[in-house]
Amino acid sequence: MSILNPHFSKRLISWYLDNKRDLIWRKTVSPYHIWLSEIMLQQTRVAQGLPYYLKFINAYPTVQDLANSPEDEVLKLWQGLGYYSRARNLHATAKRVTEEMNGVFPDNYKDLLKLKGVGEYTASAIASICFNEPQAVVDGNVYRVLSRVFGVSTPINKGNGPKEFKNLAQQLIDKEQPGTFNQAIMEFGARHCVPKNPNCNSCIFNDVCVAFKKNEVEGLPVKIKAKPVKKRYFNYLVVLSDNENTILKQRIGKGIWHKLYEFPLIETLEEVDIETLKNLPQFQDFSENLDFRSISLFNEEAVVHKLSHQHLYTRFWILETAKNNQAEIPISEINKYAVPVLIENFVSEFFENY
DNA sequence: AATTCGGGGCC
DNA sequence: GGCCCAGAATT
Repeated sequence: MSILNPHFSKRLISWYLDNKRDLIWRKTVSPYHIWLSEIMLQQTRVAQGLPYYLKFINAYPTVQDLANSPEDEVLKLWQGLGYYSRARNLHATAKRVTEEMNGVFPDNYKDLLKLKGVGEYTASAIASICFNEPQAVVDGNVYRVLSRVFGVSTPINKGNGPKEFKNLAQQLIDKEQPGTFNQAIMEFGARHCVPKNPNCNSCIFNDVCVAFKKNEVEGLPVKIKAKPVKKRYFNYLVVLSDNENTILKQRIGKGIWHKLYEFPLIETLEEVDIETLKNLPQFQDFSENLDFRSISLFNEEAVVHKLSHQHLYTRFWILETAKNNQAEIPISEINKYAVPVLIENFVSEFFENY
């Protein structure tokens, strides 16, 4: 028989109190700060999210400060953290809380769930940590801990899997201290019950862990493999005019990097040489409004920018012109715009000594 | 119910 | 190169 309440919770929280990291958002139960930290940490490691959290609470001490900031500024501060819909939803929710809720966040799971960018996990985290509502969180850590300790081999990303784990977590949660329980199980997964080579010999659950007894720790949790990544071929047109201007365009519509900025882009089905590029209708449309005197390839070897579901084979083409007639911005002001890391890397390399 | 949203760290 | 990360929105 598996370990049951209250033993699971007591052991877990005892471990947590001895081993928890001293994270800055653990010093508050302010819904604004907990909400901000939870959004930032979605699919993001603490080490990666922490500097952004510090930047944001410095720039926006209150939800009103965040709401009153232009969206472009929020995206610029978010630049490099990825999943940019989080930043757009963050800003939209800050405006809604400020303008429609008198600056006060909802104080329960059901109403928190209605906020943009707040799903079951985040609503549970805020409700439990800030308002002591016993709603169990289920994140990547929780899947791993529960699948191993209780020997659950249901795939975590298919069919009934998420609901099954939520139900188990909900049975286990300590209703007297739900926020502490939720943080404890996540911390345990992040620090001890890690994906690769966990130290089961020193584990507080090794006397009851089903996976450990059956030597199945490495195989849990079960996760259905993702589809192979798609390859895409990007050709960026980097315009350099004699008065040191260039062109940036904001990405619109669906797809990656929505509302971020980049150089004019021509996507092709495969890598293209200069003659092929020049003959593309998109290029001819572009050059109709730009009398460039030279074009050269910056990187013969494509930069491969790897995202979760696609690999971007990217080459940068440098176009020199006396004057460009399109919407132009000074090269010195590129860094005011929120750009993808792919663009940021190029800019810092190419313009380093410009 | 499956797919698509980033980027970085680890092995 | 593959996997994972304090998941949510969209299709």
